[in-house]
Amino acid sequence: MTGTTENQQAARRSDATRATILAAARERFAADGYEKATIRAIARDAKIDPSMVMRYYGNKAGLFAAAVAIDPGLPGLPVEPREEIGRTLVRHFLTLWEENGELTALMRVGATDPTAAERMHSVLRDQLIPLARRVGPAPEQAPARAALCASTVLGLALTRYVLRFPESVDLSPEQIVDWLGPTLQRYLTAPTP
Amino acid sequence: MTGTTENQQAARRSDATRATILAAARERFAADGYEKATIRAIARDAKIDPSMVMRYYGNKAGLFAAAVAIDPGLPGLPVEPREEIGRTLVRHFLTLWEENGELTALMRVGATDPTAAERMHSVLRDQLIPLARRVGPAPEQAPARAALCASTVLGLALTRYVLRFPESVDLSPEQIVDWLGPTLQRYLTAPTP
DNA sequence: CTTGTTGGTCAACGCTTGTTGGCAAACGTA
DNA sequence: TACGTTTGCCAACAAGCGTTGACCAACAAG
Repeated sequence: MTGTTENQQAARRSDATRATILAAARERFAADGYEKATIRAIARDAKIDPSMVMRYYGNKAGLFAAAVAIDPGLPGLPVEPREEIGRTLVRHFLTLWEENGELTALMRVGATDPTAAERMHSVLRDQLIPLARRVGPAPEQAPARAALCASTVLGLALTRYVLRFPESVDLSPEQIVDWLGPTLQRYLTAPTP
Repeated sequence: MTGTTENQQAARRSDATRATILAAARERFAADGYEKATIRAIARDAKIDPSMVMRYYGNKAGLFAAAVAIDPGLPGLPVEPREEIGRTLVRHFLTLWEENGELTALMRVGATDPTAAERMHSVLRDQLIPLARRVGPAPEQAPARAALCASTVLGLALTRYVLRFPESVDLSPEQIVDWLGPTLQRYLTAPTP
């Protein structure tokens, strides 16, 4: 035992610095994308030396990986009532996005970096498609239906949080749920058009 | 008169080189985004010296601007029959995207560059909103309705052409029109939910 | 007090980038 | 033939990048 924390891993004196770096990294990545968010700029924001970033996160790729680690947690989502699943999903993603700036970072970087793109794809593959399989009419259509849902949600995120079109930013959360909810509902549960 | 072309501007010997540069630039920008698409790499693709790019396009920003000059041409779109406007729009954008690789470039760069983002916004502002005003029920709702359409179309473009999710790439054009058509139709013409 | 470990700074490295200016060949015109 | 313009290549510049290793201060354990 070392002191302040009572189990698992000792609390190190550098944890505060680590957290500061990570916070600065998330902001910079979200604002500028991968290339323009330089280690030097992140270090300047965190008020430490660039070499500390290397010591704690190995290299720039490692820092980015640590900065965008996030789980959308779709499996834990209540699937009932089934005729509300569309609205439930929209609400879920909306709060997820409003709370975590790292999602914007992931999206900005994913536009050019295959690794980040694959990270986004894994959410579709491991969480959205299984969900579509559970609530949809024909299991073999689940990939297509889930892909349509992904494009809907990511499209809103793109115009609202990345490109920041004023007309999209001005939409209220209720408006978004009211408009996109039925769309997802149809993509997931409606018979093939 | 100088020869081969009979009016307006003389055909210069360098026009071929200019075009080669532009083609290479479009490919690189679409594939790699702004920062990773270096002038040196573009010049290598075009098999000329990097300094030529500067001479003909001023600087990197000028080259990009020239590479992504494009007009979606929404004003010329037939708006009748009104109950088909959704499907018409989807079909229009789909062919536009399949034919012009520079749209992918614009999107990749827009994720991090405000100038490119504004270029995309101008399409929403100058073309989509007026169209929504013409076909929609309440003119003051046109911005919101058009923004939803933009997010729908750009969402598909993102997952299909930028991130290249297999489940989105595998959708056939007919499937896309059948699923997204009714969505846009509702966003544009349905009463407020 | 001594010793080993941790947290942090500093200066430099090798490399790539956008950009510039000088020079040589090809060309059109007279 | 001679001459100005166009087209192109070459070599170099300054700046910025990620990354490294030497070095110092603070701390904890014996």
